[in-house]
Amino acid sequence: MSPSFAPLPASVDLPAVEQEILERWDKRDVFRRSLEQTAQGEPWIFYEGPPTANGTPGTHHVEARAFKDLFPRFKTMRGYHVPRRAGWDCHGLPVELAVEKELGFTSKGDIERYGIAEFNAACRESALRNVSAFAAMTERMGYWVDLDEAYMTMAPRYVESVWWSLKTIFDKGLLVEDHRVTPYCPRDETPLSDHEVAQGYEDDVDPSVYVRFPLTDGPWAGASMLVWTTTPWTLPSNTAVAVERSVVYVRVHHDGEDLVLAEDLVGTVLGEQSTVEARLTGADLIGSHYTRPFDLLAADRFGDAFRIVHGDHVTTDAGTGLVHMAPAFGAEDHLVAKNEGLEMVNPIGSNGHFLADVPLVGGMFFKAADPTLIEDLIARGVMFRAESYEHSYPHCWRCHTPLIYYALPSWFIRTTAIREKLLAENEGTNWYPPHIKHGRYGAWLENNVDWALSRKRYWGTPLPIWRNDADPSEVVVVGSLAELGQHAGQDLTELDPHRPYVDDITFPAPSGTGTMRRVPDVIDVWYDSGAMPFAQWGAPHHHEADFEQAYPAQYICEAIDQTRGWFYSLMAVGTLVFDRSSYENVVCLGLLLDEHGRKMSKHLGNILDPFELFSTHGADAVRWLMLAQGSPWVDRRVGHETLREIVRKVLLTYWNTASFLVTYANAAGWSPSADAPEPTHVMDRWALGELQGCVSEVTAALDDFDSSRAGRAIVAFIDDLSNWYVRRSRRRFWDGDPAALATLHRCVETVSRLMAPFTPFATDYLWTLLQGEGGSGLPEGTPDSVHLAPWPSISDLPDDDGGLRSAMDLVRRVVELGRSTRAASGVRTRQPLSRAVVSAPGFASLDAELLAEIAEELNVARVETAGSELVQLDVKPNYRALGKRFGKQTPTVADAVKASTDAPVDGVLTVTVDGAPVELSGDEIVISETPREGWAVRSEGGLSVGLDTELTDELREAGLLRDVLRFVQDARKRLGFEVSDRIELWWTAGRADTAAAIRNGADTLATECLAVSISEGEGPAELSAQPSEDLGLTIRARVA
RNA sequence: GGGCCCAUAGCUCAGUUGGUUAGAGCGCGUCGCUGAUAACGACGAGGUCGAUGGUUCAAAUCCAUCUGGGCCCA
Repeated sequence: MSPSFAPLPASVDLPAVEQEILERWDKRDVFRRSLEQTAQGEPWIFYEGPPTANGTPGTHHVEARAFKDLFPRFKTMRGYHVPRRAGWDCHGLPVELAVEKELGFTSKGDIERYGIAEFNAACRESALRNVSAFAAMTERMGYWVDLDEAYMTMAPRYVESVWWSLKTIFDKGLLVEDHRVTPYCPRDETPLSDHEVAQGYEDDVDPSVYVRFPLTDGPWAGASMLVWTTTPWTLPSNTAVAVERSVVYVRVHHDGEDLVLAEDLVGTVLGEQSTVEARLTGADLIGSHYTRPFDLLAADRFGDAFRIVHGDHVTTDAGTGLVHMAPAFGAEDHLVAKNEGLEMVNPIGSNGHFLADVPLVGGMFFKAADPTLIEDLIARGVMFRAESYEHSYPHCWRCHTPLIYYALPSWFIRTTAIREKLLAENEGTNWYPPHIKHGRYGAWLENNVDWALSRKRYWGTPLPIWRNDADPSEVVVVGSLAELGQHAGQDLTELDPHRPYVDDITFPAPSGTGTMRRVPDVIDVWYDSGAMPFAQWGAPHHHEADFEQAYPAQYICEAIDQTRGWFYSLMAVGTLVFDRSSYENVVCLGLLLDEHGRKMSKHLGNILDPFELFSTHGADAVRWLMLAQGSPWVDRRVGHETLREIVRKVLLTYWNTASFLVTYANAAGWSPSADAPEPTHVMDRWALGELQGCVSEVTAALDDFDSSRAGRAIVAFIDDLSNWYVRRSRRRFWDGDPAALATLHRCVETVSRLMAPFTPFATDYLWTLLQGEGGSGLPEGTPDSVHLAPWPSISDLPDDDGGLRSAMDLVRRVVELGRSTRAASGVRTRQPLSRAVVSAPGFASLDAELLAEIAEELNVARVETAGSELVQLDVKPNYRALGKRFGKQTPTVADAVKASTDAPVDGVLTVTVDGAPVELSGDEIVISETPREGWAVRSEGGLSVGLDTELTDELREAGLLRDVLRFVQDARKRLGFEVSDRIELWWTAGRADTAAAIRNGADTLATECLAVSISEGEGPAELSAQPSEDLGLTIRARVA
């Protein structure tokens, strides 16, 4: 008969096991079957946020992917249907830049010369190349997601869906053309994305100037506003001065002139010696006119300008509270200008130089004009003060040229029009951690600005807008290639909807005159990913029903840097197109740091290669770190040391417990059966109670998306199981006790299912092995993978055995204290003692079985309740209870309790407080014991354990026998015997007491070390002699 | 400059609604235990719970300010 279980050595190569499991999943098609099996289940929809395929995967990608895998696996085991489709973000500047680097390009000119078709082909190739690296990482880490049907944002169907959605938005009147102030590199002549700007800040020394703006009318005509700016080059474009309505402004007399500025800033700007002559609020000043600092540009270009307006962005944190406005060069200025109907006057060309016809600074690079302008202001007496200061200013991250904020025509989605709707959708969204909802994300939504969609680039979804070259106001937005074909009068359904091919499609204007040509922009790559709920299906042109069924998602998960990225674009696109957000629950992860707490970056060279981590420690260990180590919401450190600890502490403890079970189950010929008897042994009942607690804790935690709480519960259980249940139950396993084997089997089997979503490899290996795979075989109807098994349910387990878990806690605390007592008394545990006495609340109610556990663990013959010979009663105050009753008097009462020398009578203690007797009872006092002298006693937290350390001859001999036994067991191990081998044993002893102990305890010795014979004498000479100097003993042994 | 988050032992992290001796693991030292374990147990060294102020009978916990770190944004 084959053993029930395949052999399971304690030592294991986890990465090798993972390879085996990967092959098995592939061969058995487990992922697909897990979806089929749940096909009738309630859908639980997950959306994969597409990683940008612009480089090789890093360890931080493993983090998000571990979470993307965990909850779908969990929900699948609970019977939900969780379709999972991979996706790849293929477009965008990151891809373009990677290709430019490969090709050695430095500017858009290089690309145009190379050819857009060729360049985009290279981008496509680059994206595909990196996709395969991501796919390999995805598979290796055990992230189950359908890679074969992955959506790609560059696929024609995907692009067509995006077009359709943009047309929908256009039809709602929310897609409009406008000017936008963007960060712009004047050397490369391109606008930059926010992401690029963020990595290009450099420290600069810039001017800091206070300029007089004399008021010509209004309440304070004649006085000069003090206006502060750090960009003198924008002063020729000055259009207005912004104030904040509610801020108090003052007119002060200073050095013979009248100046105007915010009251809060008088001290900072002018010092103490100035007299305030009048006060007004910003609202009173709005509408006043002033003389502008330069008239290098014709005044009529500005229209109704040079007046005071309101600006939300004005603060009194810095400057003067009077803000110079140059709408062509500042996003906020631009916004205010739009509301105020101010013109945008821009004297700077696209190359960053002042236009040649501008007096004084014509032809100068914008920043280089600062000194000239400052000099002129000083010469004309307009300058109040000129200083310089150091601050960080954005530079082009490629050529280090200072950026200019520059207004360019661009297409916008008017998200501000649906701001309230977005806020409402956010209210209905569950964020993990919750603070993101109204913090980082919500606060940002509140300040939503229109979505600048255009990119003056090449590799992206082309903006599907065709415009009449004869009449720019006539535009057609196209929702599909078929639609475009209809306009153009040809079949374009097979056209590649990318540049330059779509650029070539023109058609006569519907109005009759002119030709419709595509607006050359491509769109922001974030829009692509935000459109994935429908675009992954090609909906509505294809799979409309599939899309409907899978919208919105119940679950998405990314790292926190996606707050304004995908989390926003997904919610915004959904709300724009379908009037509702695309997701209900969103898990937002912290970032990964290296072992020293620094952010991982290629620049620092502290990137960890995920494949290397997988082959060194195993994907299970890396996943466990991501999912359960520390708080996923908070930044965390990743390093080899942590991973080694996880392997040892979590995975190997789990593995070895299973290995132990298999060893003894096979030795006993035991196999699991459905009709196992009800557990009766106290250890079994306890273990199953703990298991039940673990199942309910892990389930609740995962329902709440709290993987680390679930992980802690699992680790605690595994530790209890291995280091208490197994440790205390070893003898029953040696004896092949079916109840113990059944209990342990159940615990390991169940915890395997709980862990399966975390560590899918080791759990699958062990779970199927414990079902009989490789041994007696899987029973009919048993899934051939843990991932096809149902989630454990509490109702499958026996009821928590009333109070047993807390009773066992007490037992373990008593044992702990007993060991401590042993250590303090210097009597080692192997030496049996006659009795231990215990004093502890609740100890009296422990039943005999539990007392036996204590006795055995402490190696004493009896455990007794301590009387007054061991301890004296002590009364301590319980502050929590006293505080409720006595409030401010609490310390006084507490002192009275501590000072009390009386013992409580029937649990009631009477103390005198302020001359009056006060009765304390119940939980107001804590009765504890302190040990008396003369015993080996230790006390802690109200518990005391004492040991009777008197040694009789009998006890001494028993101790000696244990030493002999220990020595024989050691020898068995040295000689390489199997744990179940029966042996023949010969011995000679030079010490009389050792000899006596062996002679008197031969039966015990034989049973304990599985000896079929114990003979006094040298034994066969060919066997190696095993001597012990301490015991004066030499033995020989062989397998019987 | 703004918003948000974080700060507990050398390291990684727990710490429920505020309750008086702040815990665990790793690492280190000593001792012990071992018939699964790369284990396990006891003891020890190691903490002004980032700082200051406040609320309270009572603060690691609540509030304010500050410092340091991080992310996002200007």
